[in-house]
Amino acid sequence: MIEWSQTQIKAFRKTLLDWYDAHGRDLPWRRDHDPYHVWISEIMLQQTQVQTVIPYYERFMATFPTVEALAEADEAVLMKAWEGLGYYSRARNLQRAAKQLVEDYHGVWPQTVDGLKALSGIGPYTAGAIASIAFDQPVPAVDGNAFRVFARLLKIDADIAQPKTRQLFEQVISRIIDPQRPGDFNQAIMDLGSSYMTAKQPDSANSPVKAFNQAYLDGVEERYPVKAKKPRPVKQYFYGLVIQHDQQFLMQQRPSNGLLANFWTFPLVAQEEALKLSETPELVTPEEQLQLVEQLVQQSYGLTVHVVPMGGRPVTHTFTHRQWHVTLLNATLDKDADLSYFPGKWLSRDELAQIALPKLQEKLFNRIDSITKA
DNA sequence: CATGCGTGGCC
DNA sequence: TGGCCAAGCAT
Repeated sequence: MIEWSQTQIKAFRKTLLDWYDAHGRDLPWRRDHDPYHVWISEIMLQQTQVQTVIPYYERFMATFPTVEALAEADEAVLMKAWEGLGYYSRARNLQRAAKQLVEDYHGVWPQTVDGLKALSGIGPYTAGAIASIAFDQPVPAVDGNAFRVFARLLKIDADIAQPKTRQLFEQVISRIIDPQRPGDFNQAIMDLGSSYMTAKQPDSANSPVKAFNQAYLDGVEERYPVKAKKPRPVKQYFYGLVIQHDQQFLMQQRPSNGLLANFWTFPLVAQEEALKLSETPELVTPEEQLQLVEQLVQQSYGLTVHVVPMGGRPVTHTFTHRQWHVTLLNATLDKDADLSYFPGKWLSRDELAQIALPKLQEKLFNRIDSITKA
């Protein structure tokens, strides 16, 4: 890692901000510095690309124009507005924080990093972003861009996958950030990280700060940032039960915590759970597995079903850490069946269209439609 | 501190 | 295709 002199720091600030003034992106949330606008955009932008966020942001602001509107929103309406963005706890934390702001803060925003971090869903990065952009606090906002940009500029060898590395970057950037224009400085770094100093195929030769990019100047840019690799998603196999009656589907509501919390999907049976019912799981044939699925549904929910494969390849969906393979089964259920022990209910397509559904469920419906049509 | 948590895009 | 990345946070 190298260190800059005070002269170099001042030259870097001017070069960066001159470039930002001339070439910074015109984004919907940059029309003003309203903390509500900054906040919503920053939460949406977590682990999500700008191009994806723009239409969501526009619709969100039209639906929930103020903190008060968000605080009072129907949760189902809120989730529908977030549908497809992923990481749905972001939306739930958003409303939790809106209620905190209205009820505990009487609508007055905390303006410091520590004050902002007390709000649900606001961590060190988002607190720094709001504090600097909305309240002109000279604090860093260290996201993936800042990690990547400064790792290359200064040849910082610390592993950015390690949580403690954040402290190092915050200290380094705190000395470099322009105290006169901290919000613009932080946003300029992000624009730089998403244009010239990208993760893959950077274009540092044409970057406005190439003279400050020590990794590039030394011809070792591809070594930075240093980042430990993550384990690949674990494959998991499920049966998805398609149970229809009177133009309705029997849908299951997922638990209130964990993956796709509270979302509605077809009843899903983990293949592993079904195999546990056999004393010799390694010898179970595909036909016998279907019987085990029927047994498991009977044991778990007191429902008698008969299942038949719908055909086609399993529907696959990859999450950050899991890869699901869902085999659809056409299931028939006694229409007088007692659903008291089943965590779900009958829903029509119209009703399903009104609520937020995860992408996985959308894929499952698409598969059914393609089979039905064929 | 390590792990869990969605989705889309790119090569 | 699989692997990696994209304006992270809660627990």
